[in-house]
Amino acid sequence: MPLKRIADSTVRRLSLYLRFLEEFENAGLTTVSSEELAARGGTTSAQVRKDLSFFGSFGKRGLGYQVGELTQRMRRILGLERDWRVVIIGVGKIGAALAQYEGFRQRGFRVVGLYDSDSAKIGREMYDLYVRSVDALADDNREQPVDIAVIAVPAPAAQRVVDQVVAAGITGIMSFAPIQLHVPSDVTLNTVNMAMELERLSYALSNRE
Amino acid sequence: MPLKRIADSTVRRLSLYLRFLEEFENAGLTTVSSEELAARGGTTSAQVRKDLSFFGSFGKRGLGYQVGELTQRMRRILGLERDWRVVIIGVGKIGAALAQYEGFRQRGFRVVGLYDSDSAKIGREMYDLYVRSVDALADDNREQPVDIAVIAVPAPAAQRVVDQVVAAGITGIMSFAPIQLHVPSDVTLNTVNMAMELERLSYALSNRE
DNA sequence: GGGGGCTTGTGAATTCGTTCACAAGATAGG
DNA sequence: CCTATCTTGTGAACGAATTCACAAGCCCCC
Repeated sequence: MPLKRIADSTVRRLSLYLRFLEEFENAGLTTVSSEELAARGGTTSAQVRKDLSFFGSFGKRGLGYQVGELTQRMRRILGLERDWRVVIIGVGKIGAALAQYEGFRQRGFRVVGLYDSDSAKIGREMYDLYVRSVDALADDNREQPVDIAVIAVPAPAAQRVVDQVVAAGITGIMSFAPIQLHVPSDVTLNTVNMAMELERLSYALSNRE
Repeated sequence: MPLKRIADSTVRRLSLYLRFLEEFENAGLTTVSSEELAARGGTTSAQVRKDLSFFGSFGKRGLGYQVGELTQRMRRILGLERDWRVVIIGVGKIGAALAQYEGFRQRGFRVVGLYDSDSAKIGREMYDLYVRSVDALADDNREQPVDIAVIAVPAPAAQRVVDQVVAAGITGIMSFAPIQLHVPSDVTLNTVNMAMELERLSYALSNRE
């Protein structure tokens, strides 16, 4: 649908707009203006309109946007109309927290597998799933392909695990390892680097007048 | 130190560079070029040099940078030469995972308090700390000021908790709640929005050819 | 000690993202 | 049906961030 490449910042804002729209929908509102969306998201109405304009024109001049319709459109644009099959690799503290994370399920991210390399954990049942060996990933994926692998292993193991994930044929990766990972260009990688976020905060706190 | 406002993207990269520098240091290397740093970080050498140039000139032409010295400088720039006193608010799954997160301690972020509003949790000992009521925050902060509050409560409670944190006089906030929070301009807020990150991945997966 | 080979630091050029500003379309009311 | 009012959608202007390109400096070796 989008004619040119969409900026990362735009996609992030779309995600915000969607959240607000859902709130508006729950509140029973039927119509919303770019100005109202902007106020909630801490941005400007022009920004909202420009963001939406990359994907089409969804509003009515003089009136605004239909909440229900726009919500639907946002969901489709963000790829949230389908379910995504997710496996979590590394069931330490972060992995365990993610496995139980409600936000996953709510947005259609189905956790269908847990993997670890620690033999003490392999075979154990956690959250209705059996933890399996990372070595089984390729075979498992052949039988029942998964869309996304969540990497929640310690930094030193992360690149190796990612290589296994890629070799298994999984092409979507969400990493929580605090390092820079390298993947082939046909694999989509999104990293949440907590260490980086902490340091960003530390920088900001150190440099305010 | 920095003459003009530094872009967010630059600070993020500095954080990456620091990680590489530490690796190089551990590997016993004494010298590194912008080209080598760039290769690791998936960027360009010009970008590396430009990033560093905002803060001074740390290299030697023809030679590169002294690993030890540059590491030191990066630490100072990012505000990592001191310790930060951190409290975690909300000891559910995410809060608990964070409380044990090694990356915190490693970078000088000392978890000195745990808070929750659930009376079943208040008073319990977790990870060498007693969970306290959020209502005690203001008094506690007066006695022993903290630098950073980590928000790990459910979305509907987050803004209320943030208001309490602000009222208590804490001016650094790291939030993991998947909503847009509003704080006064003298408070520094950094949000890690997992829902947004998931949707970003979902978007990327849906829109590749 | 002079030349060759590297690598930095930085203005200039370019690309990318945001903001401005306004015509176009929609509604409502007289 | 015409006017007043509102809000969208979008080129154009602006500003920010990245990339280019090269002079300046440093080291090594002959």
